[in-house]
Amino acid sequence: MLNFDRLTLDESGPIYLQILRYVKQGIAAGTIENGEELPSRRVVSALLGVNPNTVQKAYRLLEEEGLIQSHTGAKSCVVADEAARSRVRTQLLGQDARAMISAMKQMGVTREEALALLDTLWKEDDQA
Amino acid sequence: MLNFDRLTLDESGPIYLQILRYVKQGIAAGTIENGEELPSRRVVSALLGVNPNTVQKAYRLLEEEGLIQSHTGAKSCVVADEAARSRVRTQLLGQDARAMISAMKQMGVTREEALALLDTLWKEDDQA
DNA sequence: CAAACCGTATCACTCATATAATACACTTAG
DNA sequence: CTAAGTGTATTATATGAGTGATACGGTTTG
Repeated sequence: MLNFDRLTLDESGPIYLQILRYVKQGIAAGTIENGEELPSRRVVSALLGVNPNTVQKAYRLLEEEGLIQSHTGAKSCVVADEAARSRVRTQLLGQDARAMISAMKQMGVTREEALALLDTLWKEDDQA
Repeated sequence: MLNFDRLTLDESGPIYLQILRYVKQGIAAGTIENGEELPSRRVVSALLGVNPNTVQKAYRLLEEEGLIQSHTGAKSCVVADEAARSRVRTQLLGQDARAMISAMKQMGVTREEALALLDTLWKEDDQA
């Protein structure tokens, strides 16, 4: 069953989007098996200390993207085949990277500086 | 006088934060001179098609960070010395980069893959 | 079967964001 | 000097995000 222990909420944006992103990252990373069950809305809401409606909103969006399936009364489960997995991975990777590239270019950062900065911060993060 | 022509609003977050970031990026890039005047709240609001109060909120936050100065009746102006410029630059660069690194690591991306991806997307962006 | 759990839905409330319409005092330009 | 422009402030309204409480029907499990 999918695990939410590694999800820590912050103030970067709506909670339901953070939950949505967490599940997507799990799918993209391959740590979530196809057909794997998700913990119920109530369980997740209690674990994260948020309202069940907020979790429901994230789950509903996941279902609208075709990444999970829900049946009234039974637990929801993931339905992410290899194509969906690849699609989500590309979507998430490009999303952040393009935002960062846009910001860097606007600040006059060169490609070489950007690569060096990413390399430095990546290694710093490894040690932390 | 500071120019807002290159600021295009999107749905990524609050408008006042997008204005705040635009000015900060200008300061970090060095395209904004020390002592340079800012267009009035009313002018910017008309240009962007938003409410004057929204622009005022961004300007107020900039003043609280010590990046601009305002005097009743006269235009506000930038007061960003080299130290402030460096501080803002580091703040903005680290902000986006660390978010991307965190997301990538959670998806099982290696440092080499990350550097290659950034290099590829950067060049793609150059052509677009 | 029956209790517990689950997905789903609704209503009311708070808070932040953004808009709209003014108003007042000060500075600057004609 | 006068008028236009500016910073600042207030009040009201609308919307989305999030919470809280509750309810109903279907599924799972003991």
